[in-house]
Amino acid sequence: MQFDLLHTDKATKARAGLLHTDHGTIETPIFMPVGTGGTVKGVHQHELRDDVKAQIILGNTYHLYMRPGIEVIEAAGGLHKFMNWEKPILTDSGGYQVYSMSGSRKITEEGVKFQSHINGSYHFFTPERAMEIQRIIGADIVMAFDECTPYPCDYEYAKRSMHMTHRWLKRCVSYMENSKEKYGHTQTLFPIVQGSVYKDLRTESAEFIASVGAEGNAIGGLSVGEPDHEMYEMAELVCDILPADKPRYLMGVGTPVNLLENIALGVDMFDCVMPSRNARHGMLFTSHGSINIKNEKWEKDFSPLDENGTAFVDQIYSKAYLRHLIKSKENLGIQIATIHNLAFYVKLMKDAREKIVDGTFSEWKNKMVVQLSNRL
RNA sequence: GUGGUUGUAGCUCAGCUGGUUAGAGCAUCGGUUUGUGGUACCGAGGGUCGUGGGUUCGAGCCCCAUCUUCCACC
Repeated sequence: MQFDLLHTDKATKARAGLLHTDHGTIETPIFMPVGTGGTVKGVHQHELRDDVKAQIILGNTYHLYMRPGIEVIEAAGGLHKFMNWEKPILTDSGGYQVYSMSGSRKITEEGVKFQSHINGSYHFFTPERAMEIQRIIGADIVMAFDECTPYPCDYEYAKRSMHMTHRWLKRCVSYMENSKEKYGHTQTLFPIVQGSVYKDLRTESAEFIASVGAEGNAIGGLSVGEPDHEMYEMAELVCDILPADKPRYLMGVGTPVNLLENIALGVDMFDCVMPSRNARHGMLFTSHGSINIKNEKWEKDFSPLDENGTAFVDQIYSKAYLRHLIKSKENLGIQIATIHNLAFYVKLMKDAREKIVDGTFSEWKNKMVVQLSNRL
């Protein structure tokens, strides 16, 4: 995998680059739609490619391991073939699921014992096991197995957890070095910076991660409930330490405003469930602000979903029609809303990239942040 | 016509032998959602208990009348 850094903004730390993988080249900054269980909920792969214009999507180790089961993915010849997606895939390691489904789990140096959310059965993930599963899934980018600390998190816990994540990283790296790709394409490991919201821990973690010399680096443990200013502070601090010639991936972020602010701090890659999950709940993101399509005010608004939108759904369906579909819990409503939101996020990144390249990112960003914060 | 049955929120219904501000589900209205368990979660508005009398300290509940729903029989 290779990263070409093409432009760095003069007024901010924003960057435009190209990330080359065996399944295609990704233009950064990039937003990666989340497709947890081998599907971006409610959207065809066909629409994902041609309408959303996704260049890379996420899969999830934990969920695919639970369903359909890793032997099915292996028999299918990997996730790309199984779900018929030829572009790049990134898989999260399951570290976040250990955090988000923390009801029943036990974390030790060796790994994590946890209970299935489906049938309660017990399972044990180690860094090695998480890598082995991701080898079988066949993602182009595989994430290190880490512990995502909650917010708030006391200093001592954050420190201990971070050091364990660092030790786990070494085990991930060595497993990857001693195992082969199963399907003939390159799989690149991204390590993850932790350290909660503590500057010294984040600094230590970023320096450690940078020393590993990976082809790309991730920032984890943010967007877990901390105020935006703390997220930005940590992201900036970490970006300044991580190598400039490698892509930086801020995991789990965020709102459209979060994306623009973090791009300005030097982040290149994002993923978030917000556009897809919120679409299912009737919240749409547009260039003029967010709207709750379920609100009564849209009942007889027959204007297009988003007159500035680039997805076909934006022009051919009205707000009133989508409101009707979402309120009626029709599948088509979820499909239309999800395509819209994902296309909006992807387009926002494309616009940001153009502004970075032509040198007008800073002014454009400031204007957009105001617009995007509106509630319509 | 006679006997029985029914009437409580927009809809479908709970309300035990009469006892605080009459509840639920759905619907309506609003909000939340950040490396996706959950088309989910949280909250709000909405009822002169068919109507009119009566008994009682107190009636959605008991009594009378009347209207209404459905059923059976003539």
